[in-house]
Amino acid sequence: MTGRQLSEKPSQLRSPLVLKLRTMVELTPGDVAALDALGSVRHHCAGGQTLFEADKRRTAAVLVHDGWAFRHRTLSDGRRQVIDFDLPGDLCDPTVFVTSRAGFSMQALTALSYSLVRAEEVLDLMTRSPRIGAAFWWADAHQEAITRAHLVAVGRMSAYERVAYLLWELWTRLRMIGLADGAGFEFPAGQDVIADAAGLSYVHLSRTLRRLDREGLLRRAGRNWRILDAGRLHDLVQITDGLQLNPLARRIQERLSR
Amino acid sequence: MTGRQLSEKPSQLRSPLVLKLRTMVELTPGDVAALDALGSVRHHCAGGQTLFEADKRRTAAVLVHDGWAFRHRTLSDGRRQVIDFDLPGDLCDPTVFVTSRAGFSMQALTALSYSLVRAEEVLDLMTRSPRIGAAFWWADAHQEAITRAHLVAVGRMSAYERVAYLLWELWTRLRMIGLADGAGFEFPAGQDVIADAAGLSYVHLSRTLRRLDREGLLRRAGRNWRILDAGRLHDLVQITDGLQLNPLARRIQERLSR
DNA sequence: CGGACTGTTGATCAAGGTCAACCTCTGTGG
DNA sequence: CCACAGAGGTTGACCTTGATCAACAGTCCG
Repeated sequence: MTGRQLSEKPSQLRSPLVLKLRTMVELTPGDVAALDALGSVRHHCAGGQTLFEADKRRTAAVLVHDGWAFRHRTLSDGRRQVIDFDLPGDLCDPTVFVTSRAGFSMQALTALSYSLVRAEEVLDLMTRSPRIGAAFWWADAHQEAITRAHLVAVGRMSAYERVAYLLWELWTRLRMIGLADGAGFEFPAGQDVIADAAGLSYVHLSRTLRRLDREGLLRRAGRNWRILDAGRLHDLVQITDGLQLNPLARRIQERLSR
Repeated sequence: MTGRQLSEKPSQLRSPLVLKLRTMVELTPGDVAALDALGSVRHHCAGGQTLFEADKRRTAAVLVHDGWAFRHRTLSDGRRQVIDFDLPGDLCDPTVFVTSRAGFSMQALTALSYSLVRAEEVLDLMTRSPRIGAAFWWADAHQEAITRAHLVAVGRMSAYERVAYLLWELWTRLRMIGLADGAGFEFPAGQDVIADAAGLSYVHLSRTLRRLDREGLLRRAGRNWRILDAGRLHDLVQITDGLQLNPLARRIQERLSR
């Protein structure tokens, strides 16, 4: 599971989007070329930069190539909920193709390399290849599953479980794109951002992290996080299924190829 | 905004799904016929019935024609988070078309009339008409926006604001499908279910509702809820944008019709 | 009239928030 | 090389929100 796709063709540089979509649907060379074209114009920005803001009109989605970003919603009095973190290969947010305004803001966490993808480009692709259409829909569904699990964690789990859940989620997603191994991962967010993702104050987040450390589940050193006891962490987290990538059934793939 | 589509063709019975998708994309008679066919076989079940369970394999989504349902995730010790309520016209959950297991359970709240829609049917439709594909994607995006807003409410709002948000959301959605007017709506859920949606205990939910009543925002009598002060309620809620239906831009619709 | 179900209220308790001090780093300029 | 500043993280003391436990009230049945 860990970075299998990366080692598949080590000599050939593939965009993280292709790597990701390929985990669920067989892509033809033509599909791959079309997807590569989506990311041909690369933009860069510094960490902390805002990529777009909630309620503003938008016509393009952001395709992340390299670096971290996060999406959040901030209330008028400053309370902020981080909706999720965006990793290389994530298309944020595809819903721009079907709605005209963002429901949230997006901000770079680290220096970022990204492309802007216009709605027309993706809808043209969909028209030409329903297989690519399904792949995008699938990516969107995966995103939705993550948000749903996040809602359950924030709504019904204790601070301890919730933080464990959040880190488990990131670890799993990073392993899927080959950016983490079984030992741990790099996570370049400050505790204020993590707290806003968990729906906690940063003070209580700090205490919770110390407790996870004290009890031997995970350890943080700077931006490096290591998983000390994956088994107990998994038990704590409970909902891990929504994070799995399920390839499209062959039956359906064949139908889409006709 | 209130039930405009319903009064448009009062003599002709249209499925709630068609009414809903039509608000965002111009549907041809052929599209409408194809969508009607999706709901041709009707099933019925009693309130309280479980329609499907989390982690179980599924190949069909549930299209609600009449009645209420809700989707939830229950942890091993019984803590339950209601993810959202399903109303007539909702396709729950379309992600079954792209993932093989449900990430949550679905349960009827009232007696329910519904159809089962297999993945193949919708993917065939998508292949034949990218316009219908976009419409489904859009419906999914709308669902996602609701879940995101729910996450913000549960993560960062007080109990008072959160309950106000939840009721505002339902009121808005019901008005969109012509099942509520400016005065209020029918909501057939007990306080235990509402509490699990808000991420509160039912005791605290009861207190919160009494306070909303005492302060003149809304009043409940049995299953009938009336909005007493929509303005103040709206101020309290803050995030209302994610709930709006944005029709697909004409530009994009034209491209999809070719 | 009794029982089940749903909602309300009061009393008490715990999880987590808030405020404030302090502690490391790390980078910077004298 | 040291002094200092600033950012990010940690800890303690105290307070608030909402959970828990328990009793009771209304309603809808039989």
